[in-house]
Amino acid sequence: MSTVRPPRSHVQVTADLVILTVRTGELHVLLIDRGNPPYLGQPALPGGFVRDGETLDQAAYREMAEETGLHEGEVVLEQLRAYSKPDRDPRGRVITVAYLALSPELPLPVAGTDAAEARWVLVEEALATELAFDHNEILRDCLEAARVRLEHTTAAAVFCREPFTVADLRHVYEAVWGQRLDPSNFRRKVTKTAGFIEPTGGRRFPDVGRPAALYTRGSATLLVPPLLRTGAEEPQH
Amino acid sequence: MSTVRPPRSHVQVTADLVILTVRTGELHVLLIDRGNPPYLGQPALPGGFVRDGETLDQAAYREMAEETGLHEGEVVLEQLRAYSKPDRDPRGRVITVAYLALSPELPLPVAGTDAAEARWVLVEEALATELAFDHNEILRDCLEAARVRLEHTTAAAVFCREPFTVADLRHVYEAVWGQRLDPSNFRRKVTKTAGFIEPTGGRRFPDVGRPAALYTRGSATLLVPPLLRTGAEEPQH
DNA sequence: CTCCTTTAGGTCAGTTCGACCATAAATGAG
DNA sequence: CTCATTTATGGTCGAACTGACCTAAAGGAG
Repeated sequence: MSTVRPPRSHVQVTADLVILTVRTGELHVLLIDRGNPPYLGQPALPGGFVRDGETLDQAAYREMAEETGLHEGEVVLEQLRAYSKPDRDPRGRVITVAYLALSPELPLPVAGTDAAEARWVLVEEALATELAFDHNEILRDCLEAARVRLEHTTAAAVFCREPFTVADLRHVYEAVWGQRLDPSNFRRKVTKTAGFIEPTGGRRFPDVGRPAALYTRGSATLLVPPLLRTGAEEPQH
Repeated sequence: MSTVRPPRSHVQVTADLVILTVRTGELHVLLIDRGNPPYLGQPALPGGFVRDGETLDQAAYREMAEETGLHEGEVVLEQLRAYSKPDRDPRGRVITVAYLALSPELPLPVAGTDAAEARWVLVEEALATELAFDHNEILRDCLEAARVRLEHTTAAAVFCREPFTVADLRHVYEAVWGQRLDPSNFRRKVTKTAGFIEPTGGRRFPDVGRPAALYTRGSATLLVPPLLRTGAEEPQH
């Protein structure tokens, strides 16, 4: 009865970036203020359109460099999933692929071409803000993915600028999970997991308290058995 | 200074399906023989183009119904990741999103519109075959994802038609992981994990050996602590 | 020197797991 | 009927890991 329409639909594809870091013990995400319509001036995740001849990974790294001044090698991006609701972008049919990055505390990013400004925002605050497109949903999903990643991999160490102390590493877990961890049990876990952290022999002398031994990231990437959140301890208010 | 070319590139997006099942104790994947160029007649994963107004999930379920006769509700599809190499499809710029499904042994799928034939193929055999596009890579990734899923979720139970025995469930793990498991320890794990399997009270009388109690799937979806592959035991040759 | 803070390390009970053994419940052969 | 075979079910034992908790070490401030 009806004419058979070509089933193919031309869409545009973007890569959006969720770049997380820990600053002053709290989890931050890198946001930009949109420099173009739609959502002009509204906060959003950095990202942009995939170009011809580019893979999604390449597009993600290019956008990261353009909009934040961070380069491949400084930060590792990992693909998470695609978001495809037909009306998620008022410009038309745009499917986005979200990328997650865990980054050490880096120099403040610089404003780029597509972005009026890039800045670190408290994750808690970003989630309470109305972000452009479906970026609130993307941020929520990436945050949960990051929490799971910390359970099963040694990824938390990339949040730390080397050399770091066991307490530095613990603060990362506490910031991402939003809960306090027992310092003693945490130490036992990370020091007895082969390849998680390697001692440098040096020490750091804080303003107060006993000096702490310094470590660098080890070669291990998987954490078996995992380091699980128990939900037992409450976040410090 | 220079004209700013629109950085946007129009691409086509497909959803490709990796539908796994266990038949006669061995892991199979659903393949089609391509009914259209390119790769005409060559085996491939089922899948197709996303249409206007459709999410990726909707496209995946629609393609599954069209090409295999399996419907939403019978099988649960889950998005895995996107594949975006610029030259992965000779027709032009096509990005695909892979979907993974674990299915109980279902009636042989019927031939559909886009596919000359859909059939179950041994995973081992499929991986040794040259599949269309980058489907070998997609299948490998999905297979590893399925193995991880069995470790951390109760997903293995959806491979079993209800009611099933503990041995049925164990055979699923053995097929997907390619290794033998200790029947006694496996039973202890699955029966003591609340909500994994629920006894029906019935029993199944095999040709030989003691009858086995029958179970249905429980309500739990996560497996904590996980059921880990140890790599200890070899697959039966 | 004494207090305070933070790191470092130890104890102890409870849980889980792998390896292994023992028993139960069915069938079929002699 | 008896026994061997097969598979299901259940128990034991020690190793490993964890959470809760405790103690000591190493620095600075007063």
